[in-house]
Amino acid sequence: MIDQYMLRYFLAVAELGSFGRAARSVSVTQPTLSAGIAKLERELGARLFDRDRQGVSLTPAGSRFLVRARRIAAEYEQALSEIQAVPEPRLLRVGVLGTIPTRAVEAILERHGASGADEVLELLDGGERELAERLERGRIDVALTVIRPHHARFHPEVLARERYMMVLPPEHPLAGEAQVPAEQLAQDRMALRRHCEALPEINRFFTQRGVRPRFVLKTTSDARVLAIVRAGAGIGMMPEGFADGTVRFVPVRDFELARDVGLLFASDAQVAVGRTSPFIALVRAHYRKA
Amino acid sequence: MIDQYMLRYFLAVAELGSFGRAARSVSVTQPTLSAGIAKLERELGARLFDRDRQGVSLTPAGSRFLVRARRIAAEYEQALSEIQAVPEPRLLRVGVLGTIPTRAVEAILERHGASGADEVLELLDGGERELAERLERGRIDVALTVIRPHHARFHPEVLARERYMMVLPPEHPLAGEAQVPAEQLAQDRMALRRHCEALPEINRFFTQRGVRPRFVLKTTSDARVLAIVRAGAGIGMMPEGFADGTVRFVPVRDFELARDVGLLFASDAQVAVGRTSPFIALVRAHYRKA
DNA sequence: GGTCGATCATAGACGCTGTCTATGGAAAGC
DNA sequence: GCTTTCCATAGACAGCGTCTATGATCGACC
Repeated sequence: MIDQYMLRYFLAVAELGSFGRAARSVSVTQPTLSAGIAKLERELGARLFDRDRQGVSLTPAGSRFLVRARRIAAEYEQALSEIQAVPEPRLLRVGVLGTIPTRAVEAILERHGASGADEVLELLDGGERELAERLERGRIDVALTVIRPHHARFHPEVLARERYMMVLPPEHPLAGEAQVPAEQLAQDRMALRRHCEALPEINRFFTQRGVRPRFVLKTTSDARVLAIVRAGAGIGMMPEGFADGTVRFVPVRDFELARDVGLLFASDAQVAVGRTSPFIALVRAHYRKA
Repeated sequence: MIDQYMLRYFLAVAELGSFGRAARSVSVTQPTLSAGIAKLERELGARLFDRDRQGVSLTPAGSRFLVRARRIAAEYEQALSEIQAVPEPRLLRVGVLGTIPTRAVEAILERHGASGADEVLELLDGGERELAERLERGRIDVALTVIRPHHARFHPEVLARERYMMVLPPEHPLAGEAQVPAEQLAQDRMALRRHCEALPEINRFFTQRGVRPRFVLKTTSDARVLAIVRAGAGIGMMPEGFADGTVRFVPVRDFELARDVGLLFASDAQVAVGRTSPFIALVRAHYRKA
């Protein structure tokens, strides 16, 4: 069985001349890609690449196979675009992760309305698992959410990497720092976002450093967290995407956790739709700017 | 992701006009095939078949896709045959299941030698698991063994279905019957093949009928079982492939257990080799005759 | 010449998904 | 009616593609 993923890996390596770079370009780890190429070579019964230092190069057999592989990939593309010749009435069902800043969604929707596109939207809020399930069942066409490794089947498109940062009121003594050590936050009281996907890791990080902050609020409302911080009643921990100028976002030293925000598509067909949808274009534009 | 298996299912349904028949032709169950087509239709965002009574038929979108699907399948074929243009020195490493009758292997090897083919063979005996593992690692090219559902990845090719039958000496009172009920064998003494892959099921069958035969021999040698039977010292239970004219093979009533004997290939490449190898041609011929 | 960095291969664990068996529902035939 | 013949659905299992962690090998650089 020569599965599609092997062709993808092969084309990437042939183009980039390196297993590592190819792995990054197809969003898998290097061992995964090595295994994929190894399996392809076993299936074909021929070595496709010469592994030298300073880059891998195609063997003669590899060159011949490259021609075929390109053609197969092209046929897949054509089959897809051909069958979606009639794009149907433009209804796009969009799942939006609850922890995507409301402000961002609002701004995109506003522009979408102003653009006068005849695209009808159905928006649906939900958690990570809920959105994945609805994508799976074809109940939504696309989701704006956090991208995880096991989302590979949904044709993930990462739009932005958002670090988790400390949220401080502008008048906080550390608000001007480039970064703050966890220990200096022991006195502050925290607004705790109970719905945060990174909550367990954040807790672990602080307890490992012996810091056990008191909380002033437990909530599932991001707006309320920002309100508390603005009022100077506490501090918070949020993805930088929530930055809005009224509060200060400061990285915590040695805390590298981030989330990848992006699009997931229900199917190949929806990926194709995504290339023409005005709404999705606006989503991309929003994150390119930010 | 439009994986290869979906294309295989689609082409089968398009050709045969029925999910059930298509499922049989690609060796999966009907629900599996239904799920595959459903997924393909989701991925493409279009219905490919109209499900009516008296047969399914292609939708317009399905017809268009059929053209592409055929082309992709053809490209796969060409890529494979092209890369194996140079077949290398003809060394074929063959794994043979221990419970394949020695007589059969012997006959095939004899004919192979007589044919004067310049194909060098390496034979290796082993159990089911051992052979599968060696195929997996590419240590053997092909295996003649029992085919199981989970061997799908080895491109299985079933050559014969062998029922398990009672082996009786020609002078046994039941040797002439078309079939014998288990209960009438309670008095006989059995030669028990300890290496038999079906031993647990055979035991279960007899004990469920309250028959608990005494054994006269426990062995891992099929030749010795046949010797015991020939000598009239006991009876045995073996796949019908062992029939050789010196003993009688009689089906046991209500005992339907059978094994599928056939070929497994290490990879796509070896399937291609299998199309030209004289040895494999002889194996196929042997089972077609029998 | 050791140490570091870069690159591809290997080992073990995890979890998605394609497969199975068992069952449901709906149309056609007797 | 009852049976037969389709395809669809539900739940369970297991294979394999993926990950992290580690090893092996070579070149570069004081």
